[in-house]
Amino acid sequence: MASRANLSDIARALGVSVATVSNAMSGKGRVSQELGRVIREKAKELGYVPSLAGRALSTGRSHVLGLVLADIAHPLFPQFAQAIEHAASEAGYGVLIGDSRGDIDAQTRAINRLIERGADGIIVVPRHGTRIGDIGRPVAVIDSPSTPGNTVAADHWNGGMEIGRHLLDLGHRSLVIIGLHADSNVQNDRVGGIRAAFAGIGKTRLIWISEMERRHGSGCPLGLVRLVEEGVTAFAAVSDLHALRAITELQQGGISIPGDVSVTGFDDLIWAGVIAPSLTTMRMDMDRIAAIAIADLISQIEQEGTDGVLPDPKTIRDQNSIPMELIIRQSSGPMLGLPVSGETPPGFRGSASPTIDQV
Amino acid sequence: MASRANLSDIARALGVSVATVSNAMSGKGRVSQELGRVIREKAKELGYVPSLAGRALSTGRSHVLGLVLADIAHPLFPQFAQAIEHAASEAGYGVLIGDSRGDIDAQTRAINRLIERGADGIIVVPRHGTRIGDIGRPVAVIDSPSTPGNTVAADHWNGGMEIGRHLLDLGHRSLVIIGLHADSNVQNDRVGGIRAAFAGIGKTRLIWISEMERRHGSGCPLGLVRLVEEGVTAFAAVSDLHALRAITELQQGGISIPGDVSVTGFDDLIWAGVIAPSLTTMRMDMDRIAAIAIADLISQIEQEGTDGVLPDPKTIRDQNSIPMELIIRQSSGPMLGLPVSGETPPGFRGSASPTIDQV
DNA sequence: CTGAAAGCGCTTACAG
DNA sequence: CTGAAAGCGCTTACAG
Repeated sequence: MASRANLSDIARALGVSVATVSNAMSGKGRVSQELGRVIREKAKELGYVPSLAGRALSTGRSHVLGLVLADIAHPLFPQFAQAIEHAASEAGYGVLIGDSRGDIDAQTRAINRLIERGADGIIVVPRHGTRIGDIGRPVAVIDSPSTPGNTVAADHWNGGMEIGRHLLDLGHRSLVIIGLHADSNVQNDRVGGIRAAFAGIGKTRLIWISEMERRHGSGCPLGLVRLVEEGVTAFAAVSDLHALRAITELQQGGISIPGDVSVTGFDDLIWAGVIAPSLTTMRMDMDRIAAIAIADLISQIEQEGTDGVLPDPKTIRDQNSIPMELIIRQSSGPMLGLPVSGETPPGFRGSASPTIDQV
Repeated sequence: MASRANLSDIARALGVSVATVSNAMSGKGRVSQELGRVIREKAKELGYVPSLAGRALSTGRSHVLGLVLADIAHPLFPQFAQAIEHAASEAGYGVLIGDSRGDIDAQTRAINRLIERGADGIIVVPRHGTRIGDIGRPVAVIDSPSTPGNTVAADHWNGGMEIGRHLLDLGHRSLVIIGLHADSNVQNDRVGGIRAAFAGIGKTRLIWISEMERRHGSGCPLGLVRLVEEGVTAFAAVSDLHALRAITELQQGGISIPGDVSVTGFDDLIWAGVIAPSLTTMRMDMDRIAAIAIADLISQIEQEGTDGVLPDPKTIRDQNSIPMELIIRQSSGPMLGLPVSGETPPGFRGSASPTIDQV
């Protein structure tokens, strides 16, 4: 087995034609059961691994998909990449990554580079405030159900609704919503859902972090302690990252969570279960989203050049709003007014205190 | 421009041979300056994009590299992926991702899948406690300089040394080091460096989180408040993730940072600059590490099958221990004993308190 | 059911 | 300096 065996090696070893071997391996052309078996056996014996390059050249399909996130450094990227890689791999596709380092028009360049590399289609998680135009190739967009041209996404609006209801159920009536970018579809949907839940029942205020930071510098305090003094009892952030920022700012200000106030996030990022108190959050069903995105993309790829009509986009979209899951952890608890700081409210669902032997 | 132009289209349009066009485009064969110019111009005019599949088939090189992290969900993955993608892309290579969802022997399977997909070489960031055997293809391993077979890595030991010195300079003499896995080369190097700094000057204790969690359940408290009561004034975690866990646990216990104790991390993960207090940490020079890993990999790929001798591995290794950078933020401050909780120590380098108009 | 042949787009010795 | 030809490994009508 000096160098890799190819179809000809198998054909020669068996005295048949490469066409027959090819048919036997692909299961396409009609080959007798018996011969098929013999061929596949020989292939295994020779350690045959098909050459993707050869196949790509003759079929015009690379069986590679491109994954583009405007900013690969986003903390959600690992979840996306893992789910997409898994779904693609199941379908026999590889995943090429593209990055634009957060630069807006580099997003388009990243997509083009992937296409030049031969990607059969592209999965895009677009940067907030951008839209993907026609790129001359199949695309699947994962953004928000409210985004025009969106292929599949979590139902961010209902996710917001659920987290809002959760806080209402705990008795909260004065809420501050924390977002980052006012031009993000995803964030606006989440905010919209939360507000809809509170409508007519409780009061909400909205903070956009990017606007505060534009005025006061990156990493500036959000002034949350002051808000608590004014009567706010809960904070709902549209991302665990901002929830974390809120929690630490409040804790540093001597406010107890969830004793004094509740804090919730979104996305179940890596630290949500690890911090103290652990973070109540909403999780996307990444595997399902990825599976649908990949399936959609592959069906586009396979219908390409065919006169077959694509399924009605609207139909797809309607069934492609994927429910989110509420994960209740310690950071949200029943509203108790403002107990003496440090006191643990009766409803507190924390773990037991550490004992010395744990250290 | 119905379908993409290829070499023959250019050749036909100009009445020359495809061989000449190929040579002109690659700059390899000697083609007259003038003809070269004309050909390249025509190529541009026709919107020629070379077919990677065709090239791959004839050269046997895909110009694609595989990137394997045992667990793609690791919070460092974005940094790695971004740096590797950038360096590879500069060198004309694409990056295919492989994942093993944290499963140990799936790591090998992920590597093999990438190779079957035609990757010319693989970059591996191995799971703690694993080693990469011969995979019959060029590999670059990014782990730790102390790992046998390591290609390039941050100088984790010196990074530990620096963070240790930083804490010593602040006056700390009683330190707890927080690690996750006792079988991780990276973590052991970091721990070793910190201990070396404290040797003969201060006292250190070591906690491995994975062992505590095995006994007390995932997400269990680390008992840090108790340690502070016993006189510990600083905590050095080998990852920002554990530093975050420590900070929130301490804050929840009413301990002020950096008023009462200092906390430091490693890796400058996404939240390090965002939490309150922001986190002092050590950052790897990912771009440099990625550039070296890619360069090493490509030189292996190009020398493959040549009688050319590879550079002495030891030589490579010696120059491939990349310094880390200390990033001092608010979570570490001068040792002041145990001031009244909530009091801000004089040396505190925090931002101003928020004013109401920030909200 | 099986095979001979052409072709996918490129590169690379080898002639001229 | 330029071109004709073979070949990389596969697939796909088309004959037989």
